[in-house]
Amino acid sequence: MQTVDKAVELLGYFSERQPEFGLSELARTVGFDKASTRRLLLALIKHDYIEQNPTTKAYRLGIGVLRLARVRETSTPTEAIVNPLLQKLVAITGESAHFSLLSGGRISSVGIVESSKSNRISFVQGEEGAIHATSSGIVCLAFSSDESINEVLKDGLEAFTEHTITDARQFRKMLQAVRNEGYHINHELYEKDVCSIAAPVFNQAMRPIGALAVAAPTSRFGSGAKKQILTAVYEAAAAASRAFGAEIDGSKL
Amino acid sequence: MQTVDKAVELLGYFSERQPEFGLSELARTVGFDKASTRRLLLALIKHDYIEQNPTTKAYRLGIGVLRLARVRETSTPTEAIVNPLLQKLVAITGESAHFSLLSGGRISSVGIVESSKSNRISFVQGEEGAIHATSSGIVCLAFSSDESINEVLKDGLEAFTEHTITDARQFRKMLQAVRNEGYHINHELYEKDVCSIAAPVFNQAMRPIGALAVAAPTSRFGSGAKKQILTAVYEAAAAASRAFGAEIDGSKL
DNA sequence: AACTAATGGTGATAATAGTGAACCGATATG
DNA sequence: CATATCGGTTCACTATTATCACCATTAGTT
Repeated sequence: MQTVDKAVELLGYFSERQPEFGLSELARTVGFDKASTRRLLLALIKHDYIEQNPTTKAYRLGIGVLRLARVRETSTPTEAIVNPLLQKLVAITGESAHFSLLSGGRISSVGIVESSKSNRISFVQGEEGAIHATSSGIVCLAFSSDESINEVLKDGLEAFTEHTITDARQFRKMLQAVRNEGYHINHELYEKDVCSIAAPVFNQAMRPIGALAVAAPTSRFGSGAKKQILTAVYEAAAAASRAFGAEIDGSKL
Repeated sequence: MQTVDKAVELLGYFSERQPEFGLSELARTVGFDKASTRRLLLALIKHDYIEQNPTTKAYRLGIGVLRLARVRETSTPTEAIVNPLLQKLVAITGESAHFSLLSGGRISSVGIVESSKSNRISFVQGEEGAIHATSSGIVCLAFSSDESINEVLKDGLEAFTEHTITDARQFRKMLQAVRNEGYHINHELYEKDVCSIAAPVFNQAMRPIGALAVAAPTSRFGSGAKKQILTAVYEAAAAASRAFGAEIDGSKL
């Protein structure tokens, strides 16, 4: 089923940042041969999971994916579970909250509720973040398999700010801490003046499917606010996990 | 890439009506060997497009599909295009309107705006309809390839009401009429006392990706209402097609 | 309790599939 | 007008996948 792996890996490369690819471009980024890439694309096009712009020849995700999402959402609602939790997080903390999915070694936010404050952290729907520098990515990774962790490490840890952890040993140590504590507090690892707290959301199989997080400007991230956010995020994530069928023991806090 | 075809075909069997499958059950319905089915599922699970309920062992669509839909929706909005048109249709006609997707030989509604009248036609999000008996299915099929048409015909045309067209020749004739006129008026072909009018929505490649439709009880489906609905649906569908990049000539009406 | 018929899942060989370098025509870019 | 890209295709070479028989387990029946 390695062919399926490849097809599915292909789909994973389409993102908010790059929703369209030329054939050669896609083959290059994915690392497959042009001929193979084309064949995979044709197979996906046949089923409407990819479509091609007839004028630019560029490939992008097709309408088929909408049907899948609808079916999934109708049978096992995710937005319906997550959105109220996000609303509540914003109400309690006054800061922007978001839900990110871990899928195919990528982390991308799929639910966002923004703070009403004028100086707030804004996210873009579907935007991907560096898995090793965002609190959402870090908590997911901490509870993922060793392979997933090695996968991230092998490409090196890109520095986004002066605080980004780029040393593999130090990074593993941090993951261990996250595993023990069940959350992560991010102090400007990804972006200057942005702090965030995230806790993992598990599914029925106790795999981390994503994370709930609240982000705030550093200026509003005092120890009092931090505690409040931490408690709120942790409880929301536990509630989400329970809603997804995971069996979460009492608070670790 | 026949393996990819199979994997993708598998995904197509998950629906609103049946969102979960046991292994044997799925292998039977799809027509693959149990071992093959399992391997395909494993490949899809690896990438989060399928997940398994650890207690019941049942397979269902995974969270991965949500990411794809988000990416697609952010880069090439569909809901954002279709919803206002549906709202407008309801405002003009006073009846329920919906947008259905044609994907993998199935027709399923992905956008619904209901009439405010108490006696209205209600749809379920993601529900599939018979492609040969719903106006949405018929208009899509009319502009689809011969293979698609033959695919539908080869399984026979199930009768849902006394008006359902079950004769293949008669059905082809109807499709030809739809091709000429650009719409279809459905008089209780699918459900007693329910009439509807649908027009196809095309994408940039001029393939029918779905249909916009308005449905009403037969009692409110007089010739005056019919004309009004037809015009509104036809124009809305043309607008949608244009928004998707299709080049639609002036009104055929 | 023994029997039957499902279920989910697996492993080894027979049968079939996918891969990729080279190539084509077309369109830019210098 | 030479070079380099693009999207797309071909065919000799090579890998993968299908199938069937089988196992362990569960549920219902006699």
